[in-house]
Parts: sequence; structure tokens; C-alpha cells
Amino acid sequence: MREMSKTRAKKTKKQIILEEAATLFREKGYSATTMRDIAGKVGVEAASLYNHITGKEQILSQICFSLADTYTSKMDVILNSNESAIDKIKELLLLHVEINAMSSPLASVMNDEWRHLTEPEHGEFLEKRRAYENHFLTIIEEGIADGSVVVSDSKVALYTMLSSIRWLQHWYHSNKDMNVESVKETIIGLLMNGIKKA
Amino acid sequence: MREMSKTRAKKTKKQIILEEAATLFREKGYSATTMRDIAGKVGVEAASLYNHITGKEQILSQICFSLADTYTSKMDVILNSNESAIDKIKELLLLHVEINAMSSPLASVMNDEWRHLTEPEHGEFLEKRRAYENHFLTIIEEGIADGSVVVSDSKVALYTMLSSIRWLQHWYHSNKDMNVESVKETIIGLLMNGIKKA
DNA sequence: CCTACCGATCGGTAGG
DNA sequence: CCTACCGATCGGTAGG
Repeated sequence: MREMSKTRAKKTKKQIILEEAATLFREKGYSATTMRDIAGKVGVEAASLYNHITGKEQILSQICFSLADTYTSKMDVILNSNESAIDKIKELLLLHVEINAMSSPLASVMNDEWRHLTEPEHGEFLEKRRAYENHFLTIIEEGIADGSVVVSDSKVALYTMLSSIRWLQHWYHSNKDMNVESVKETIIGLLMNGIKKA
Repeated sequence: MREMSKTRAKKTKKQIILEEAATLFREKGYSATTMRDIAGKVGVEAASLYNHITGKEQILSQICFSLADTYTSKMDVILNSNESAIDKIKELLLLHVEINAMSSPLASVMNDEWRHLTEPEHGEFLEKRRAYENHFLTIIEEGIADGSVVVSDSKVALYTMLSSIRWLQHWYHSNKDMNVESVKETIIGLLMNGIKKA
């Protein structure tokens, strides 16, 4: 490992550790990833990691909460816009597609590894997720109220839509032949078609 | 090593071990589940498990392949029926909803823990899955050809639909208030609406 | 199916 | 950031 010639702003060692850990967590899962694995990717001995982080679980929780915060703040912008309910739904779905399609390992880790958090982080994460889902539900119900959305159960529709996008988080290495923009169009088209008034 | 005598009369100890292991794998993940965890649930010492199974990974692979075989054989029945392409798609989606909504721990383990298989099982599993997906793709393309299905990319549509159903595998403990039949209708309605000719 | 126990490896610490 | 090393625990084996 030589110098990183990124023209970007300088990353802290802690950021590098979080990124390498996220990649490993996505590949092997949290439990199967060892501190020695992470240290190897970063290029230091395992003991040296502890100068930058307090432990393995702190790495996981910082990954989970940083992406959760990204979702929440981007949702706030969409919620405070003047768009119609159905357009807000479309924008939220696009947000999810973009985050998952970028194949940032963060998305995989937040979606699949959060359950390895212990209390109190475990409960806090669940609470954050519940709040996010409730905001999303409110918009869906607005769409039902104004007649632009037709679904028989808003909760089931929400979970179905959010779940349907998650395959993208593992997609990058298996289907490199697909074009991101056309994938985005197809998914959004299918989902919006599914909930829109005929 | 002693001879293994197979008793088919009733539920064997091996079956009990596989079931308890599947439940634990769903809860904590494969890597975080120890043989002592499994032994505790079964009611024996860890060393005694090895009279019925050859190791931890064999437990995982038997779970993954047994459900994969269930999917394959049920798909065969649907494929050999006289139904139209769009009706076959609907039946396949119903099959997925039913298996995931039953909340059998098998579904979670097959979907999320298969990556912990080592070679050659890992490759064999991937090959089985690829074959299944290709059969499914063929029917979608039949639907496109006969004009009953309208999607801009059959592969993206397939992954989106299959992925959209997976949230059900974790649903049982978080949303006990929902009715299975109405959930089924909402999901299938949304997805079929999304791909059907307007 | 048990007791006894193994080599390996885990997350993490001490001390420089 | 390193070397050295810890107690705990892992999957699995020996032998009865």
C-alpha cells in the first residue's frame, strides 16, 4: 500500500478504516470479518486500529448511523418541497435506487448487518428506521387521499417497494453489463406503475 | 467412526438439528451461531451433534439445498402447466410469497447465508440459482413476446420482483397485526400491475 | 450421548 | 504504529 493519489480532500485514518471495514462486512458479514482482516486491508497491525476506533462494534454502528443520517436528511429535503405526493414517492424511490446502485458498501452493511448491534445502539437504530418508515407511510397515505395512489395496504406497499430495490446492493459484481440509467428507469417504472391510479 | 443408521420412521435427530440451526442462523447469522448454541437448543452437548452431522457447514448446505430443491420442483409443475405466460408469472410470485410469508427460517437462511458456503457447495448453489432465474426469465420473455407483459428489461424486472418479496421473511415478528391473505393480494397486485400491459 | 480436551483464532490490552 | 501477549471461545476430536 503506497500513497493514495486521490485528488480529494485528505481522508482520516478512521475514515479509511470505516471504508475498508464496510467492504469486508459486505463481503463476509460482520461476524466473519476479523479485526486482523480489517487491519490487513488498511495496512497496519490489528493492535494499531485501536488508536483510531474503540472497537469492532463501534465501526459497525458508525457505518449504520452515518448512512441512516444521510437517508433522513435527504428525505427532509423531499418532504419540504412543493411537489405532489406521487412525485415525492417517486423521488424517495429514486433516492433509494441511487444509494443502492452506487454499490457503496455502506448500503449493504446498514441493510443487512445492523442486527449485530448491541444495546443501546440496536434499539436506537430500530427507532430511527421506524421514524423514517412512518414519514414515508404518511406520504403514501397522502397519495391515497388525493386519489393519485391506489394500493390496498400502504404498509405492505411501502415494504414491498423498499425491499424491491435492495437487490441492487449486490448487483455491481454480478451484472456489469447493465446500464445504471436504464436499470433506474425500469425499476421506478415498474413500481410507480404498480401503485398509480390506472 | 460408527455406522450411521438412517431412521425414516419419524422426525430424526438430524432433522431437529437442522431446524434449530436454521432458526438460530436466521436470528444471529451463520457465523455468529456456535455449535454450542445449536446443541443448547437441541438439548445435548456440542460434541454429540457430530453423531448426526459432519460439521457446521454441512448444516448450512443441507438447509440451502433442500429449499432450493423445493423451489425447483414447484417451478417445474408451474412450467409444465397449460397456463399463459402472465399466469405462470403470477403463480411463481405466489410461490415466493407463500414460502417467505410462512416465515420458515429456511427462506431466510437460503437467501442470506448461502454466501458462507465454501467450495464446491458455494459454486453449486450459485449454479442452481442461475438455472432457476433463467427459467423464470424465459417465461417473462414469453410474456413480452405475446404482448401480455410490458417491461423495458426482463432481468431488472425479475430481480426487482423477487427482491420485493423478501421482506416477508423477517415480517412475522414485527407486524403480527397483518393478515396473510391480504398481504399476498397487495404484493401480487402491485407487482402484476407493474408489469402488465396497461 | 457424555467428559475431557485439542489447536487455532478471536477481540482487545500493555507498554514502549 | 509496533511487538508481545492475554483470556475466552471457537469448531471439532478422542475415547468411553
